[in-house]
Amino acid sequence: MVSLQHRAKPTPARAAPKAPAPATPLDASAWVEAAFDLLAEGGIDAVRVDPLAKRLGVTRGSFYWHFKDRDALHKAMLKQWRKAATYQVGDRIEREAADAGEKLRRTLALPYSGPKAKRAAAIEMAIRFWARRDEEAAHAVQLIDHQRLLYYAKLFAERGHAPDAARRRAYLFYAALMSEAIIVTDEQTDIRHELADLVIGTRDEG
Amino acid sequence: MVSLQHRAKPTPARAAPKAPAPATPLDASAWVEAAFDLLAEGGIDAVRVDPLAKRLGVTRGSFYWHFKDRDALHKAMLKQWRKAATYQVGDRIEREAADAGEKLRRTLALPYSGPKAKRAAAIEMAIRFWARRDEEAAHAVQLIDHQRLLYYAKLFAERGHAPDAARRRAYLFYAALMSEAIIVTDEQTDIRHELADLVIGTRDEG
DNA sequence: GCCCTGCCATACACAGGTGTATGGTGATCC
DNA sequence: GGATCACCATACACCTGTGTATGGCAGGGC
Repeated sequence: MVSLQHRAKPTPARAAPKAPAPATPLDASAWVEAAFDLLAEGGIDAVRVDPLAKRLGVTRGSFYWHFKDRDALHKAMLKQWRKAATYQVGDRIEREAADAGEKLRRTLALPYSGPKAKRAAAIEMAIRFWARRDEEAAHAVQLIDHQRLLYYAKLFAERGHAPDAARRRAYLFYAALMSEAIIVTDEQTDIRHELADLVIGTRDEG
Repeated sequence: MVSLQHRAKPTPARAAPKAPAPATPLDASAWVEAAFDLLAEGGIDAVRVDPLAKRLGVTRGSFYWHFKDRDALHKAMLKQWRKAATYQVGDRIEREAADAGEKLRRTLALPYSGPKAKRAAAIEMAIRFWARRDEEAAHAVQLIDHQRLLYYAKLFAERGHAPDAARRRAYLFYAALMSEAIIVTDEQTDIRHELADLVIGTRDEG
């Protein structure tokens, strides 16, 4: 068994992460997806070519085919994140809920549980920490935050708040949403679901 | 000039960071302090012995005198953080403000400006991201959060809120406080100082 | 004046990561 | 059925970091 085949076995080597079975060839988006896993686990500095290649079951040769260098991957990740984050804002919920109050309430109820949400939260944190030293990352974060705050403010405005009050409410709402990725409560001191009324408000006070 | 002195020049090599002139010998706390700088800049993985030594103007030989290994430094950092964070909660403000409302208001007004606050915020974020994969870091964060939430809840209780409502308010207050380290507003869309009334509340709403 | 101890430098072996150069596959087109 | 191309493996030179072993300087006790 000198094993000089093109690759030992076509798929099972890459079956570890979650790739169903895309024949054999990898595209750039597969690298980006795996890169987000590493980002969530160890921050932007953990997004390294070598571990990435090992996780995908290939060698660095593949990476440097799809990307010029590590920085190119980082840029691709930012682009992908902006796209996904933009998409996420009021798309699914926008269809599933009718009035603004319900939309806000369901947005606040979304996260925290499930490994998928934890991954997303970790990515958010990692990118925001990354943004402290990277210009482009900072720019992306700023755009996303602005966009989300605008959207939430719109919802609060629909609920009858004056523009200024709506913007304040939106910020507080966003802060409460984000805090779930940061503040650690001891599991059964779970206040989150009781928080909706306080943040969203049952009556106006703008 | 074969230069076989003990160290080329006693102090100026270490004058870069901010050490005034502590003669020559370094103690463990000096390493920990510098480690927090690296932590704030690049996360826990950036806290490496070599860059740390270079920043302090010494070699790794010094480090391995004061610490067994890298992990020992990490533990020392956690210990120091817990100590400082514990100290910080309602010490300065506890003396400078009289009633609970004023204490909360001044707490919310504290951060964000100044490089010292930015450093502290970065450290908070870095430790919380670190806590996602490190047991001890997670434990430290949990303790600190619990302690802070208790303190804030006490203040809200002093303002006449019922225990449950006080805990909810405390969480929201803490979330608003933390959010300043995460959410990026475009500098002149600064809502923070207008946020106090909304978070702290000018009237009760149980 | 010696010895011991606190503090640090130096050198070494090793691991892991980057980027480049180059070669080797399978599939495809024609 | 030979040429071409997309995709990946392999090998190389280089750099940065870890931990260990050891040596060396300084200063204080005595």
